Amino acid sequence: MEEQDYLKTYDQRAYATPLLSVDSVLFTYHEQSLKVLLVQRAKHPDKGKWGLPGGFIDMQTDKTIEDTVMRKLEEKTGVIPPYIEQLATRGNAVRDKRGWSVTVCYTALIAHQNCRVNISTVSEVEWVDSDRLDEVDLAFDHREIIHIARERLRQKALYSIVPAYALPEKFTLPELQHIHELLIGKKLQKKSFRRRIEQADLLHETDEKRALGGRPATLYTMKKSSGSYTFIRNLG
Amino acid sequence: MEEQDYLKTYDQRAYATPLLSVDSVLFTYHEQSLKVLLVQRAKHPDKGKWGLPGGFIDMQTDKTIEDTVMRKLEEKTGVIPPYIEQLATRGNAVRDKRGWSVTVCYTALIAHQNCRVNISTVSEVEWVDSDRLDEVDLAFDHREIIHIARERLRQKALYSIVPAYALPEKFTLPELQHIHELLIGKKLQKKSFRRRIEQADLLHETDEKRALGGRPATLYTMKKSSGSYTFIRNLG
DNA sequence: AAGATTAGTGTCCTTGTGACACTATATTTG
DNA sequence: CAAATATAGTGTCACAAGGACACTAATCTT
Repeated sequence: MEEQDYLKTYDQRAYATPLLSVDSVLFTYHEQSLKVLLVQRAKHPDKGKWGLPGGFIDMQTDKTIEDTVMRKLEEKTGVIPPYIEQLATRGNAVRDKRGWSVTVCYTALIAHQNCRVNISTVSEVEWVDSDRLDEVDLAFDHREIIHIARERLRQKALYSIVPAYALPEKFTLPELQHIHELLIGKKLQKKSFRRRIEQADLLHETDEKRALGGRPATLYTMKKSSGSYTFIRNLG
Repeated sequence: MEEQDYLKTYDQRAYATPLLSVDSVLFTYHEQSLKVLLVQRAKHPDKGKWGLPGGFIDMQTDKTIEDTVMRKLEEKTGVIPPYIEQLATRGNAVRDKRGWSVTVCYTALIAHQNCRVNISTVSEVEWVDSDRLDEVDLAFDHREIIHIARERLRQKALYSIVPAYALPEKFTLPELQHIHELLIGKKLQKKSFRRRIEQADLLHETDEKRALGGRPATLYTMKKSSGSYTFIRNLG
């Protein structure tokens, strides 16, 4: 059993391997604006600066990279976001003071109300308005990562309804249109937007309506099977 | 200097980290079909099976992950492909017998004539027809990775001219249309295809023509700045 | 009750693109 | 050498997607 012998004597440490972590850019929609979840770093390097929720793979408990991502996000928000998608992997010799490091980055979306961040008195986790990231001292290359995530989400807003995962289970079309407008960076035509949504046939119209000083808007929910974890499982 | 102390005493080995490698799905167009570069594995695990060109990061010589990708591809083909793009990162506890492993995957395109694979007598590197991969014994999860790469390239064929990087510097529109048809899996309307190309304004018409038993086709080249390494640098 | 405010629709017009017949320029063949 | 064949490339119609924008609808405010 040549192979068996090989497995026995193999020493993983023989290969010098870069530090490997995961990071998530978790977006939500709250108070008319797009927000990103940031965590104040408790340890070196970049202690005190703000960074993305993430961490190292625990090879004992995690069976896939996505397990790590979900575990880390649950630690910060109390729940596993309904939308998680791999964004990109960045790695080089200089992004971390400690030397060569690699991070596998994810984009995630969640309804603001579903997070425990509000309730928790933990001051080291905070939703930051995505237009005010300039004012925040960010660790490592996290500013770039957030920028790439936002750009990718902008593309999604053009031809999908993925941004709906940043809204509560029931939401109105004007709400959905607004988050799309925030992402794309310009006003959209009501009629065109609604035509697209209708054609996609991914939303389910409920009987309920919600009013805010005018004609009440119909509430919609996402139809089942229109996404969530299917994609992430494919990449596991 | 608290931080300095920290850096001094820091031991990277304190974090148990998965085995980390890169893999590339290198496509080309040759003899009317789409081909993928495969390498016969000389070592365990999966010795003797065919796999994607790739390997481990050399933290001494490589400054970014893309350095590793380019180095590994150059070892096999003699040149650095003109198109390289990050595809996805896969990692879990079971894809490699040795235990937890992570691979950062790339899609690359190159003109067949520009490779040294033909000339070299090295039998362990081979272009395999992408429709005949079923007949090949592939290592690890490389069959899945190739499938994901092909699917991504299919998407690109719908709205870009990225597949042109699998052709020689000068190529004809019927050639480009054919590789798009291979990728998409169905015949395209000549007129529609040419309209799209013209509107994109990414090709430069040369004076030369090439005939193969009918009216000669005009040769085109890609306009500068229409891609190549810009993207990969962004992700470095 | 009238105006303001927000939600949603009707309709025209432009643009992108599939379908397909047409023209153009080469090679092959009788 | 002329006609047939093969490949490249264009003209044009029809239909579908989407922008613009004025309209109707249903609530709240004063």
